[in-house]
Amino acid sequence: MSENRLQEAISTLKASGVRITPQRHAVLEYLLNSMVHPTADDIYKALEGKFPNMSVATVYNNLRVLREVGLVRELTYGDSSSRFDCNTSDHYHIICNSCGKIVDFHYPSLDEVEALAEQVTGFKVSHHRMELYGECEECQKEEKNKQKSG
Amino acid sequence: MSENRLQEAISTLKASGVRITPQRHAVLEYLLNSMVHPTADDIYKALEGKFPNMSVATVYNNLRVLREVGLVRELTYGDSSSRFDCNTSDHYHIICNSCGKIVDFHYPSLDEVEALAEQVTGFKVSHHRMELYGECEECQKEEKNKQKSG
DNA sequence: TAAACTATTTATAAAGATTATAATTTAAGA
DNA sequence: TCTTAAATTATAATCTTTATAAATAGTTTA
Repeated sequence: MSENRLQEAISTLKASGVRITPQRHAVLEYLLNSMVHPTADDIYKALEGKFPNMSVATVYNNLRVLREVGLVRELTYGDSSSRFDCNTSDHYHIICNSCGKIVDFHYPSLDEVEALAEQVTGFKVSHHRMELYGECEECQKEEKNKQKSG
Repeated sequence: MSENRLQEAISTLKASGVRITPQRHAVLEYLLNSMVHPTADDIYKALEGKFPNMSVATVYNNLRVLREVGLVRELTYGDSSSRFDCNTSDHYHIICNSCGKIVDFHYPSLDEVEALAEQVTGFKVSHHRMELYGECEECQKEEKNKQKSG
């Protein structure tokens, strides 16, 4: 089925000088055939039949490698702490890639996106969430100063 | 300054039958005066001067109570695992509130939102991320079946 | 094909965020 | 003031992810 994508992915890995181990091959193949955006633990459990001695660390290592090569995207939910916000009105957040600062940002509600999503996916949408990422003014200034002095 | 908001919030708590303890009062006050969307640990550290014996659990308990009453929103980043996705093209995700299933969803890039955000906040935006939440078709059906049989 | 080099895997422990438990304390109404 | 249920504290446990060091195994080169 996705044999082509698998071969392409392996070529990409080889071109990046990444070794093709059986475990790595299996993680990649599993991800390519999966439609459900599995967690690291999902993958670990799915492969433990074939690789009874495989360590969780191996799954994480391979996911990191695949991400670095650009073959896999990570949807982070578990890499930092929850944030708490007293502003309970609808708004979005813009987050600085450098210093982590979170700033509120208002924009008219994207009802249109919700409506289209309902049509396409059959979901009954309750709400949505959006975060913008970038570099805040302060960090931009610091960046410029570094370039000057450096 | 935000003395009014504090009094309002306390009224809301009392109306919900929630006790006003010194620790709870402090957490609430800190959140109302904070503009940076603090983590639970931020709050814990900020209050340990005033309450040297306070437990982290107290902070978490109070944040949960404040959330349940609707005074606080939680931006979850740390409540579940990362998800991994082989589809590295731009797309959004729609997530089922009941079963947790994640489905890809395509929509024209929201360049307009990014442009406005740059103007308003001064950030240099690199990318954005959006998730829609709702109930998938399967879970909607199950819900209907329950209502019939129940 | 064998040897060598180094990336990868494994096993284990550690870190960090959050929740659970049980005993003690305390807010708020009678 | 007394009472009672709720809240707090201290502690341990859970869960995800990362770090470390020793063992293993891909890949290149002779």
